[in-house]
Amino acid sequence: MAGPDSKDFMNSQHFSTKERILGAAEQLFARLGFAGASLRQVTAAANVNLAAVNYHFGSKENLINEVFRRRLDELNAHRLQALDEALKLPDTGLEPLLSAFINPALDLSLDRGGGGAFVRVLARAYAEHNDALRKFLSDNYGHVMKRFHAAFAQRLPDLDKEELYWRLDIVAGALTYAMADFGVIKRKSGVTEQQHRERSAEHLIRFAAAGLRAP
Amino acid sequence: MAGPDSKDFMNSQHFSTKERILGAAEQLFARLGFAGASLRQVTAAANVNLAAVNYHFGSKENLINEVFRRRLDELNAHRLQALDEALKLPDTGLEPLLSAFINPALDLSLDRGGGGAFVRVLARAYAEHNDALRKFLSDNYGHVMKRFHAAFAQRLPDLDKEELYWRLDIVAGALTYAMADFGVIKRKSGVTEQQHRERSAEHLIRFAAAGLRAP
DNA sequence: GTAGCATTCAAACGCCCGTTTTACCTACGA
DNA sequence: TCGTAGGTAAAACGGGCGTTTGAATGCTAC
Repeated sequence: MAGPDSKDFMNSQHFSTKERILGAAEQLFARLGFAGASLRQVTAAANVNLAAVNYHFGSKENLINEVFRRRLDELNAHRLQALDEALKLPDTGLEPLLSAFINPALDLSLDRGGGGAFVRVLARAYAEHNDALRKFLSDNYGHVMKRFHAAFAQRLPDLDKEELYWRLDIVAGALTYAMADFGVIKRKSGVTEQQHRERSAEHLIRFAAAGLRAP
Repeated sequence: MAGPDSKDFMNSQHFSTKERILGAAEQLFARLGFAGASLRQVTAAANVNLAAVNYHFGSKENLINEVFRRRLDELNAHRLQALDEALKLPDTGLEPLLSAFINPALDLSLDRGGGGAFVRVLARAYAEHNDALRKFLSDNYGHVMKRFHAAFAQRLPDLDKEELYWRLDIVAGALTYAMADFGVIKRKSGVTEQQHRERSAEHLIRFAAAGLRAP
């Protein structure tokens, strides 16, 4: 009756125990939260022994960190690459910078294979304000936000440093939340995935630019 | 050494058991999440017996609902009142509608007495996508969003119904997240609380209007 | 004062949690 | 062929969870 759907598909022998745990954890953290999803649920969904989490990751907290690392390494690399290219162009305002930040995440949220779940996990992390997690993210990816911060600061010279800092934080939070919902919303028929992605990005960029340029 | 600070203050005899539980639950749900905060933590913070939660509220899930009801009854009444006044004026665009939605929440997030914590609880609820909670909110406060939806639809006639629906959802989510952070951010010295509130509202309204007007 | 009800309390219920332990596989290089 | 290391397995650890119980209290109305 039920063929292997996309959720169970990766619980097969084609993926290592570590990969299956990470995939199942991502799905369940997105759905139930970090505190709400138990290791017993994760290991059952991954078709793996309960002790495997502590064997491969040491602890639940570290598993959470690795769920982030797996996606953020690539995501932030794409962001920095896009930022570099945006900075090569003549100064054309905030929009190219926002594109560099948003488009890699939107690609992730719309692709197959769990990226959509991860974007929802990210949205949860923002809402959580979890200290340990924030430290991990700051330690590992703080330099990315620093690069973006510097680029925005250069294009918004009248905004003082502190003001810019929390505006970027709010913009990042709002965008993260919005992208988490884009993954859930199905696009209208007659619109290709590519068109949907481009329109979504446009909306978000206008949205964010207006917030940042507020006097 | 430690006088009664604002957190412990309401754990006194001046408040009923129910009120103390609601206050403590709000604080802890904001900090630790619904799954992360236990009834033992809540009752200890409220200086109340563990069994009091189930006696007065029946279950943890119902306690969560009542935490929302206590604030949302008043918040949404203020929103509808502000909406009615905005609709009396000649059509002046989206901004007055957004004001009617944002200002009551911003008042709550900046006031004393736990309102700030509640706005963070709201942000968590948005990120959670919890079905039971969404049903409760939709059952009890769906009519408010319907009123706003109708008002926005009238001012955005070129936007189709479905598109408007999820734009409003995203805007509400982004604003909720942003307001949760406003409560945390301390205003700069030399700026009165009133000024801070008005500037925050302005930024958010521009932000949201741009998102809604996107072509 | 006492009956009756609402509330509070300490204790226990069964269950699930993250983690650890210990034994058992199963390769692969010596 | 054997020894060993890396991985998996089942079971148990102590502890915290939401909820229930039944007795002890406080309070109001007669």
